[in-house]
Amino acid sequence: MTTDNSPLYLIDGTAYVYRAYHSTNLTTTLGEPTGAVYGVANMLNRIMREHDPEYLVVVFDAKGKTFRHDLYEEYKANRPPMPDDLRPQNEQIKELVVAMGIKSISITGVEADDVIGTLAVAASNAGVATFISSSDKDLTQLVNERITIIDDMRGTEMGPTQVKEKFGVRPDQIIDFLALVGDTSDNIPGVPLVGLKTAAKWLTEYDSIDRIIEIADTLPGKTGENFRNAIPQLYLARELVSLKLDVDVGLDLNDFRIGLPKTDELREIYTRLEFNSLLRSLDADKPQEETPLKYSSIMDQASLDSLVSRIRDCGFVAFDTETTGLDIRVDSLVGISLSLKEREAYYIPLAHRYLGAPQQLAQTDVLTAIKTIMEDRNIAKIAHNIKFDAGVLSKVGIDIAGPIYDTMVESYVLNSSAVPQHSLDKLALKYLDTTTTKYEDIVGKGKHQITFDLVDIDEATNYAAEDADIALRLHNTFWSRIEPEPHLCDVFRNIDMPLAPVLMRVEDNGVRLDEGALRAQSAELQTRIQEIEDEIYQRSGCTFNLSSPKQIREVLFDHLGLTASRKTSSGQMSTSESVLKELAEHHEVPKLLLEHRSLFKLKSTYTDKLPLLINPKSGRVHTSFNQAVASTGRLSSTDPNLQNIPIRTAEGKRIREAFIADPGSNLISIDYSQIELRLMAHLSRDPGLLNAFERGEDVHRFTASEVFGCAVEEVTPDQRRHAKAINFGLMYGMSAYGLSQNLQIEVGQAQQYIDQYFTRYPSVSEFMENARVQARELMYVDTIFGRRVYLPDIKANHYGRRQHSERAAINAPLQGSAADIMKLAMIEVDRWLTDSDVSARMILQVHDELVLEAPLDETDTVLDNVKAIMENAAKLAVPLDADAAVGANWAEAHD
DNA sequence: GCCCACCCGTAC
DNA sequence: GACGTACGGGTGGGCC
Repeated sequence: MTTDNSPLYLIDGTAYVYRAYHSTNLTTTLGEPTGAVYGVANMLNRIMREHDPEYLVVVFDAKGKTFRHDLYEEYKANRPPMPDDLRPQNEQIKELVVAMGIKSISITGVEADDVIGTLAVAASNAGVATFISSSDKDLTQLVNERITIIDDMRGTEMGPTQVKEKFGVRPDQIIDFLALVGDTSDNIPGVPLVGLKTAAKWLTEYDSIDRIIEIADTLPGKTGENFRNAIPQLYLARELVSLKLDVDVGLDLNDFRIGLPKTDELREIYTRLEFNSLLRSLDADKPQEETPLKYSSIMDQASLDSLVSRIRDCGFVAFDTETTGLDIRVDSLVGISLSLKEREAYYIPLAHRYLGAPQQLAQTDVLTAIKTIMEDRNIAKIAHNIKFDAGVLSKVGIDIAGPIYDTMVESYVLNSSAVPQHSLDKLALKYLDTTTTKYEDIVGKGKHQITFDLVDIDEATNYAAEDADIALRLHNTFWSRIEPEPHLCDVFRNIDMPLAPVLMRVEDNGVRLDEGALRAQSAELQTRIQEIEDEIYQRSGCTFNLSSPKQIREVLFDHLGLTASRKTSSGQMSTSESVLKELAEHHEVPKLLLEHRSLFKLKSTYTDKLPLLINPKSGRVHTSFNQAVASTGRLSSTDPNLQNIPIRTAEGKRIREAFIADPGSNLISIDYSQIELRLMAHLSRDPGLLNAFERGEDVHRFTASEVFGCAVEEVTPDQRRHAKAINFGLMYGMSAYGLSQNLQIEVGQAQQYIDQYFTRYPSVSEFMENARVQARELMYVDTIFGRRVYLPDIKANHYGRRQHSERAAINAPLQGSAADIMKLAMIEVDRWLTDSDVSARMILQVHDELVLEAPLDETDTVLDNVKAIMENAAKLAVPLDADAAVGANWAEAHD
């Protein structure tokens, strides 16, 4: 049959697909499921690699019923339908197989197994060795000297001997064996109480079902009785498990000769599905023809001048700065790298000062040249995390002008929920398939770490030039994806990119701290913490580490015999605040622990820590706002995080008192009132909610009157508190259980609240459902300005992950739109501060609050203007309202 | 000594 | 499992 003696490989395609689907959970950046395709690609590659077959065919099940359904109505009746995230992958798998040069077949009315059986027997009869790749035990009935079943994932092979070993029967007995045992997955009943063991025993003894039937009356016990009763069905079962070996395939075995892979098509598929590793292996097969990298250092004036003029002609430049460290206020500039063509970049060393370092260009000459480039409005600037580089340059008197493109921000706008991070290294790997040199590889780490000015210039050149080159290549990739999407383009151009220089200035302004007050508070806290600690030891009769949940567990639950009401996610007894609060009613120790916890937290996180972060030069604290972390579009703040400074407790407020204005200045705090609830009114257009805001009502009070059915004036404080919890909870997608926990009420009661709420605000309910539906349809939700938040888990099989995504689908448009509005306001405030004559400065952003520092005589005008800018930052279906307060410190400026 | 998961608590 | 988005301190275990 075949023209040579090469074996034939038969692949159970449907089994491959399901196996791949269940073992590989993968999606594209845009959230399309691709795990099954990826898995099948790998499985096929593996078989090609390990067996190098000449003849191979992939057999898929065809759609619709088979002859077995006609024989037996219940056949496979309990099979679940194909999962939703698998269905769209089938076409891609077919496409993939074709591109790999592999023949595939599927024939209606029979199963893949029947086709495989027919082909295997035909080949075997023609003397061709056949290997079947499948884990379906039905196929073992085909095994003979020339037909072997292989399981590539497990690396096992099954010939007649292995079948006998595994099942205890010969391959030709497998049909009877399966009929006796039955098959739950195919819904074939078998003989009750007869399993693998009994079936094998009987068949060994009597050889076949026919023989067993002859001696059926002598079979002892319950199994014997069951067998006698099952005899009528056994004929059917045998028919169902028997493979049909005369399927009309209509193809010669020669048709299964593997063709050459169609690399262009494969490349297109792998690119589209983002199979980077497969793309790489595709390229590895062929010698690379990429242009070599051209990285060089600029050591003389002529080269510098020529580079500058080339950049000017070009109209854009990608650049990166190298410094002695990450703190722009402390560390200094060491060198600058520039690129204007992919794979070509230059490094200008400025301050490498190791022993034997070559003569470098004079700093002033370099900076003068760089300044003409950077301050040229006609030259676009591309950099990764440009906020940092612009900050570094501003310290040496260079103020970047002209269009800016930050590859970190581009990546974030394209997909804010990108799984790893938006670091240059990660992005280079993900989008360019390039492994970059790590900073650590150059400067070392730990105590062996050196600063960049001590790095050899040649080494520094390779590293720094690469960063500029990668930034340029990433920008080209990203921009081609952003530009065609008008909304993403808007978000980038109007919100996120113009915000970067604003944040740079806010960070640079910093905030003044009353160091003495913080140190004094630390000391007071220490005294009280010590007292509590002693008392806890005394009352519990032992000493232990109060910061260790593990040891607290031992003391409370083992030693003192208390019981926790909740467990942590890993199954441990929880010692969380809510648990301790319950226990505090029965015992002093948990009560003391609560106080200890809160004071210890304040001290370790804030009063001890903040003074250490005061910059000696400015005497102020300069946080770092990260623009590419929060998936919703919010900013985050680190080193220190100034977005979680305490405010709720009295002791916490004291910390805010240490955030002070310069003498002769005020702090002005302006915050949006209920911005997320207003956005919920806007997005849902719910008449009740719109009405509440239009009338300027206290929205929680208003909700309480609706939910509890009383007049607005009659709402009790408790009712208002409950309504507030409902309002907030709903925006987070909270369940009745969550609300009941929060308010310490029965779940039924909480459910009633929620039901009543949705009766009063039906459009809110619709808004939430719409968010879930959109997420499922598009894999993302968006903000009022079109910022996208992808939710790759929205169709996950894992219940918890899916639920989490559904809650995020509700919350992200609210939180994200609020973030957009605040960002627009900040850009506008920054513009006003620059354009007007005031010397006031923006110093903090805490999601819905802006803090400014203004000379006393500017206070009123700054307050009025900033408030107006914030309230007009967006036009919604309800008014935006901002509250303002003024004081010498942040606590005062907050009521 | 470094790194990381876990637990917990602070903010909006 | 149960409320969305963050950051970070402390513990404790693994690894070098």
